[in-house]
Amino acid sequence: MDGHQLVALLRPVRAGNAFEETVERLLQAIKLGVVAPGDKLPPERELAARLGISRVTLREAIRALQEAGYLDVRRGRYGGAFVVYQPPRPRQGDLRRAVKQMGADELDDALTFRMAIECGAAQVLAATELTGEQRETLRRRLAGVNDAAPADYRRLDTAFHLSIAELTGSALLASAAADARLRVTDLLNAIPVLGPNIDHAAAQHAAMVAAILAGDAEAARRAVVEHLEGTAALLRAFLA
Amino acid sequence: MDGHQLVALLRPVRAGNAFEETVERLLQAIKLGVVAPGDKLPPERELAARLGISRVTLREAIRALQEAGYLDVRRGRYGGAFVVYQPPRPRQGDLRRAVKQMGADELDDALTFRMAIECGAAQVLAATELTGEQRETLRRRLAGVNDAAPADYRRLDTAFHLSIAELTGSALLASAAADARLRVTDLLNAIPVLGPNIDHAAAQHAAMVAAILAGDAEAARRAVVEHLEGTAALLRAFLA
DNA sequence: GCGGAATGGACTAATCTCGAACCATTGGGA
DNA sequence: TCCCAATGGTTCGAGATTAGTCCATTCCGC
Repeated sequence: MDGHQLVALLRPVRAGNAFEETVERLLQAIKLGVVAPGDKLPPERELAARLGISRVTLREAIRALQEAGYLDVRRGRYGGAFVVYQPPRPRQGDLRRAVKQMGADELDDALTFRMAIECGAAQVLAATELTGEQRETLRRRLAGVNDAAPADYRRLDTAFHLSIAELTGSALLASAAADARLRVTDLLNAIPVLGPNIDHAAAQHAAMVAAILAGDAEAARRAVVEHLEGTAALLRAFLA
Repeated sequence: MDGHQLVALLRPVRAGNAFEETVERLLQAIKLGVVAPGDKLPPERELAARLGISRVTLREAIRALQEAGYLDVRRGRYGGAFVVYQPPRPRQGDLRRAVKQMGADELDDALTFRMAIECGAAQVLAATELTGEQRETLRRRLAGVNDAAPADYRRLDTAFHLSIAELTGSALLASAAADARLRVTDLLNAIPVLGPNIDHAAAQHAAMVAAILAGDAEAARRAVVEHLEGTAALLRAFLA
């Protein structure tokens, strides 16, 4: 086997120290809207256990996010770490800046990864016998995006996309999809949420759901490709 | 967003301690054949840097693998940690044992994940304009599996599959593909390498390559599904 | 009001992990 | 033959991380 494949396996065992990784993870949960503004994170003890780190380290991370203005921590019963961050409405130039900061290689990597994961997930789901409940969840998530207020749009769009991977029942796939999404969150958050774009997206989302519910993997692939290509082209255009 | 999606994001920040994770990673590289028997690992200093851990921790992991009989460590110039492990020829009952040890849920998760990743990668690659060199690499890897001696079969099969993800140019995707593969390595290694199976696999591999080179994403998907479904069905049958 | 439960806050001792420096062995080339 | 470069082997002090324990605050229900 050639040397290149070493790169994929002998990559870093850990991305940084536990504190930094934890801050990053929590920030992702907040920016992705997995914990919406007003919600609170799970209790420290539970969260530390879930993240596999000590409470001390978790608290350091929470404090950093509190000082950065993402969280409001309250003591006592019914206390907790409440999300106070609202994604700012993107301003002119934000997107160009975000894309340039990321760099062409990293952007390509992220977009390719996302395309592969979402195509794969949609097809696997299309090829699965879905229960009534699963169909219902998918339809509900689709309706959620369509009914979203502008401020909630990205959050519900994320929820819709992640649901597809989640519904396959594979935790690994759900994880990978979340990973793929968060690598482009900052970019997506910098794209203004405009009427025509939303209408396009809504039609494409509907096509994805229809293909999945119909069990048509090929149609699912085409719908995902069309949906993601639009965004990808938009982002790549800012590299120039 | 519902509570389920928290699971994907608030998963453990680190899988265990650095030592354990490192042992695991090296063992994967060995079992996957990314470093073939007789090869040596990169020098400790370089390897530690690549894995993002200290040399001390790396050496502990190497010593553990040496004591377990996977590595032979030699000092001096042209020394290094040489792989001495040869995957044992599977015996009757190994497969059933391996499948049972894994458990149904984990097996499903791994197989679903693998299906999604490999489908996605093959399709993305099919949709890409390939350079002559890339085409050549793909053909060479295919030939590699077909010409493999039985003892080398799994290693070259792995190399072929990983190449597809690697050729997309996305490090994230290559990583995910390696991850998907290693979650089923132990199982694949327990399947006897028999003539008829190899012939089937060879035809399916050829179909995958043909579809990718032809730029036909739909055909690529079908070829991958057919190839992976066979193995998946075989493995699931042992759950009973 | 009071007590208790659920939460965040703080401290400590033990352990893990790191970076850096230095030692030991080997083999090729001057 | 001797030196040097490339490798593994060893040690140490500093800092990160952990598990465990106990304290402080808040608010619901009695």
